[in-house]
Amino acid sequence: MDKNWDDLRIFLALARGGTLTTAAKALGVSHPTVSRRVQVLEKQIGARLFDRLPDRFVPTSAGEELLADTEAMEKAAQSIHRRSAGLSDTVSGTVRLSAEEATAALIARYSAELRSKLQQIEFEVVSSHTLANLSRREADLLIREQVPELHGIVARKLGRLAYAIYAARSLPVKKTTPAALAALPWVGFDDDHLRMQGQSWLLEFRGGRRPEIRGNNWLVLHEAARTGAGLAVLPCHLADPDPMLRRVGGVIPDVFADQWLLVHRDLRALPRVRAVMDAVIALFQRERPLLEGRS
Amino acid sequence: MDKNWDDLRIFLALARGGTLTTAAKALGVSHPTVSRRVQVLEKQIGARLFDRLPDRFVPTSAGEELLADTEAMEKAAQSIHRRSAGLSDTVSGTVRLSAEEATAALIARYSAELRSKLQQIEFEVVSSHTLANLSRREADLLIREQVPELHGIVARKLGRLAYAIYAARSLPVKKTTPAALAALPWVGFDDDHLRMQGQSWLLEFRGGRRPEIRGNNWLVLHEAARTGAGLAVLPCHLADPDPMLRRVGGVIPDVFADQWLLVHRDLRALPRVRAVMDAVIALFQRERPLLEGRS
DNA sequence: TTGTCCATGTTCAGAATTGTACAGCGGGCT
DNA sequence: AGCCCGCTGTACAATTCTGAACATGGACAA
Repeated sequence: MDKNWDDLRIFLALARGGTLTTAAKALGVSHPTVSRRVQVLEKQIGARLFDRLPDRFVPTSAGEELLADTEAMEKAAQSIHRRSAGLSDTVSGTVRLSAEEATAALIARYSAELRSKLQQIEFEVVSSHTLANLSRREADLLIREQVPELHGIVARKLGRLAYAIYAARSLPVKKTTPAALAALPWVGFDDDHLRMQGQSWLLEFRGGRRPEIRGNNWLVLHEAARTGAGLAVLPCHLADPDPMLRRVGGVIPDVFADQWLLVHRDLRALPRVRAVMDAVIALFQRERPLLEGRS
Repeated sequence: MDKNWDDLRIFLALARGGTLTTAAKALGVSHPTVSRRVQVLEKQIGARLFDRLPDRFVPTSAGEELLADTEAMEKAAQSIHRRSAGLSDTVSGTVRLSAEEATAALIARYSAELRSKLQQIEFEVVSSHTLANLSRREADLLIREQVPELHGIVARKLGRLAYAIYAARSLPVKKTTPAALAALPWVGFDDDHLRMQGQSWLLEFRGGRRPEIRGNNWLVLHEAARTGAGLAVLPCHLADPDPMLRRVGGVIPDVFADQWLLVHRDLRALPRVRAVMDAVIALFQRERPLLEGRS
């Protein structure tokens, strides 16, 4: 077959994963892409390769016939991959990832695990709010809440962070009516950071009263909240794993933060940058329940 | 390597062909595409795969290392191709190709050869000037001189036909000055077909005098010219192979006809249509000297 | 029964890729 | 020496592909 070999890679992933979504995750593409690519392949081959059952895709007998050869292609491709690692010294090196503190903390929490996968790659995780360092190559990758309209930047959506109210287990909260909660002491951002998630919500919730303990980053807020200084709106991924905190009520629907992975177009093809991107994307996919407050 | 397998197919073609142009022809893509795809692969792998000598591309030792595995991928892909032929009944069937008479004659001349390559595919070559039959599915493929701006039609340039003055070997042409030639009898299109190639050139060449023998298609003109009825402007691919004709002077620079292969977007993916397209494209590439009057 | 979660299908805007056309260079032939 | 042909590189317009977003449906748990 002298047509596109890459559609066979998609075919194999769907045969193994059984669903468009699972295949898409394994391939690092979107589920509509998997669907379209398989449809194109079926049209080119002139045979249906999958039966669509209610809950999964199953290879037809035609599809089964092609699996062995496609797996042979995969073996050869993997051999090329391993040989490539030996050919190049760009698979090692340093990748700098910049994220806002709470997200940086999340990444840092999994850094040992990421390193076990990324082997020769060292990466630095730094806290930063600005974009300047992507253009000036002070960071290779950024995680941000909006996509800047800058030339040469490409964005990939990682997911959405959820927020909820948390209290220290040591802080007695007898009544959880809004009025009762509003009357308690709170931890929050200072006036220079009112745009941070949950702060405008909190001001409205408390009828305009500012938090009694104020800081300028999530880690400060987290520390204050967990030691009983007051209630706080915190990102779920930060607070739910903390045994000293407990959630008060559910996820706040109006408070969330999208997370976008930003990279300069030219860097994306570098193997070490690509590897870190893939690892970060996989991490956000796997930890999606935690990020969305559903763990 | 879980990246695009298809870049390896391009890599292999260039390793074998040695030039971007040769690889492009083998792959059915353009030479800038081959260049870009190899550059992307080199960037992803992080190693140079080819040395660029003055007259050819030669694999580096890194490139050599990847060749065996890439050939293994190709073997598996070819096995898939063969199995696909067995799976599908759409590789056989009929493909209708419509072209203007002279081009239809060209295709017909090679039809036995084309059939030997296309095996289970039967194709019909019909003479037609119109587009209606592509939209009404009266033809699957068209060869035309312009690309219509119609929804859903995609075009691929086949090449350019050259034209020259021809005389029958039996027709004495003692002097070849423009004046002497203009004074001789000529074969040409009738007044309804003055837009055909070479006709407005001929009118100007003869100071407005119409051809003495007039017809409404190339085959009529060809037949009249070859039997000595008069001089004619004919497409080189039609006249050069005819032993009864000889060229008078060179290719006429101002007289040419681009040939575009037109197909409906949806049909292009069908294996039998794709196969005929590829065969026609290859035919025009191989016969380019004949078409351009350089054989 | 209702709500939540996961999956697929569809649409559209944006990004990526491709082919055409052209320029320039080198080699070979006349 | 000049011309022609083949090749590569580049620019730009057109085409193709992709992902985000949203709607819908089904399954499962409370």
